[in-house]
Amino acid sequence: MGSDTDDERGIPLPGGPVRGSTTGRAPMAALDLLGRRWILRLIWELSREPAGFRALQRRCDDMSSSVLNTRLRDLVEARIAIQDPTGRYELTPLGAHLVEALDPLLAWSIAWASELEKD
Amino acid sequence: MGSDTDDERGIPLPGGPVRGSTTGRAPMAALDLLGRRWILRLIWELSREPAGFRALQRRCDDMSSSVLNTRLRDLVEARIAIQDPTGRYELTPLGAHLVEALDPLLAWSIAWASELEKD
DNA sequence: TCGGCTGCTTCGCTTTCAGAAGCACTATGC
DNA sequence: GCATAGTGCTTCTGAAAGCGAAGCAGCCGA
Repeated sequence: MGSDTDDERGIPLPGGPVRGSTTGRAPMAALDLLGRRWILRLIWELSREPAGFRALQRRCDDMSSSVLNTRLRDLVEARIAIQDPTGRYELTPLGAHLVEALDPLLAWSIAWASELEKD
Repeated sequence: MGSDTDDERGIPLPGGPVRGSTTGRAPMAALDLLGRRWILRLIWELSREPAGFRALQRRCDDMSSSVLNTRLRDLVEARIAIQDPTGRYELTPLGAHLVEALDPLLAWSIAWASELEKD
């Protein structure tokens, strides 16, 4: 998957600068990370309210616990989420920033839905 | 893939139970669609320049042709992309709108990359 | 006619996901 | 004490998704 000479199958860090600066590479890495199953949904749910493992699983349509576990590791490794002392997961400032960047996308989805319903 | 009817196994259309409240379901459907592998990357590449099947495959890190095929069907079914008479794929106005909504996300990725490089 | 391009499909193999079950721990009630 | 129920998280096996080499038919310039 993507470019990884990193340790063990972690997040797609923008490693080797290709074709200039990180400006070209970072979007690829972000698109790869955010394209993983449940990741966007998970971020969205965390932005609505921090939650623990099982509560989060319930809110995500009862997604698989094994995948939830790896996705939470992904988010923590990517510094988008973090665990507070009680074990609850919440967004970092970086994660909150991402959610703001995600807002236009969710706004678009409304227009998209009404466009598709024209049949 | 049986592309006979709408939501057999195709796009996560917000064909919800309640017609009026697409406001809640649309983001979920969008997050599901956009969370599929290569979809975000594919949209991004198409926004940079329309392309045919093989050119698109090359630009997407030589992704699998079988997956490319199904993803292109997804995009066309979701009215995000369309094929011109010569066979090249390009974004619809709806797709172009999506790319605009994607812009803050790509901007965020730059900040994300520099944050991760602080190690 | 000949390559070399194109869009696209098929088919085995590998990776990822799904979902039930279970483990260790903690807080509560009896 | 002991059970019960909640938590975070792991482990397992079968199913689904992805991968990628190969191949097919059509087009186009040489």
